[in-house]
Amino acid sequence: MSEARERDRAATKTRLLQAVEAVIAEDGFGAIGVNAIARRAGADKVLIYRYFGGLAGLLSAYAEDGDFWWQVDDMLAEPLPGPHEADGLSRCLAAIFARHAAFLRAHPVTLEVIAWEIAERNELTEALESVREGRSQEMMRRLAARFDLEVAEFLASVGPMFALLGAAANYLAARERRLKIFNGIDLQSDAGWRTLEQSAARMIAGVAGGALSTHSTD
Amino acid sequence: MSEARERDRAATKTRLLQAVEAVIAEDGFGAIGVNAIARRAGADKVLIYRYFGGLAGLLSAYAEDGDFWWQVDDMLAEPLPGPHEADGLSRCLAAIFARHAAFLRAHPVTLEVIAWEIAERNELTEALESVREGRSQEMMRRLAARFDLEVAEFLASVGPMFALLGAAANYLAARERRLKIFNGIDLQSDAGWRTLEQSAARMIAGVAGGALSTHSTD
DNA sequence: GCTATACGTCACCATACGGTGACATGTCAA
DNA sequence: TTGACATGTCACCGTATGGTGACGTATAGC
Repeated sequence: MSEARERDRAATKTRLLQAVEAVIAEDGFGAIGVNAIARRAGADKVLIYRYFGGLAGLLSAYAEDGDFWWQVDDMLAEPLPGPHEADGLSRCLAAIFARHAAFLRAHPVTLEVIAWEIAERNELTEALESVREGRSQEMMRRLAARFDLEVAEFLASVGPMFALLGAAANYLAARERRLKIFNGIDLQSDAGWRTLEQSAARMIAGVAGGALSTHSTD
Repeated sequence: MSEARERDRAATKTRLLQAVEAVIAEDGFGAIGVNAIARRAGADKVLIYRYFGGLAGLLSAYAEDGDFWWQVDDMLAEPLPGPHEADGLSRCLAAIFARHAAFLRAHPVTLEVIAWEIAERNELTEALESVREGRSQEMMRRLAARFDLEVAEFLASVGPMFALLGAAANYLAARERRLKIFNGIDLQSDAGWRTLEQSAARMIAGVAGGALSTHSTD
């Protein structure tokens, strides 16, 4: 006779939050819903309404304590090519692209959320979007400082490039879940991704070798 | 009293196929289903099963006569920088990227399907994937011929670059539906896209100015 | 004219969803 | 001890979905 579960609000809330993660990880964002989450948590769905005000509130809460996105420190962690090395800037940018791609491929829940963002806007996807936008901007500012370049100018040239390469990585990593070949590249193999990283590195070098590395006005 | 609709199988099939398009265009791929389509077509849903064997068959049929993707001829239409102009190859590749992006932004149903591909695999998305893969490969082969470059070598260097830039365009165009800013770029403005195209052009030029334009071994 | 078939309509099923009201029971304060 | 509140359980509602069987009725072939 259903064994009267322990009366512990905090623990139940935690179970619900963990259930969000579990459902996303195992069945994808399409499976998210009060019924599925409550079932997974072994709790009654009415508690989602009582404790979080509904599914939206639960997703918001999940978004707040989850870390779906890389930390700036991790992306800029040493060893990383610096301003005093040959082609330091372009090699540094290429390394960051590779780290970005590696992060995505290692975080399936993040990939699910990225896929979700494209299909729909909700509390979770909005939260991730704003976190990511903030981290990206901060990372670029710190990169500009690292290479002693003027921020506005750096943003103007590197920003669009990172937008393109970041978008490409997001797309390809999300598609890797279900698609093997994209434009002749094997997305589901490390070799395919190495090819992409090398190509990105060459494109970056072409730009950084030009306008960027000149230290411009100074 | 429900006015006994004309008995015309072919016309009904057409109405159902058009309803697929209408539902995708107006409510997105998430709204696709036998009920929604039948409702939109003004037909009974049982006819979807009778005439197409189910939703999957209907989507397959829709995929066959729909043209979701650009034609190679359109992407290579003149005027397009050629082998006898300065920086012909890199300007040509940049122009193709711009055309690709413009196509996407002008075809909302294609964007819906692209978004759909990321979330799910079905008859429709598989059909588009194979069409696109074929067209991309053919376009690259024809580009190699246009610039008198060896195909294998051309594919090895341009393929990954197009994979990255194409993926970026797909992602950003799909996100433009619901997201305004990505990495500081305004996706919902033509100015934002011009910025992206210029950045892509610079990255392409950096690569094409190196290994590519040397005509390599000949 | 008669009959078989094709076409379309309708009613219905089981299932799942989001959401709510009522109730039992444990805990803590007066 | 009594009463208020918090926690959890359960039954239920309306709605929507995918899917099927039964029923008309117009058309075509004999």
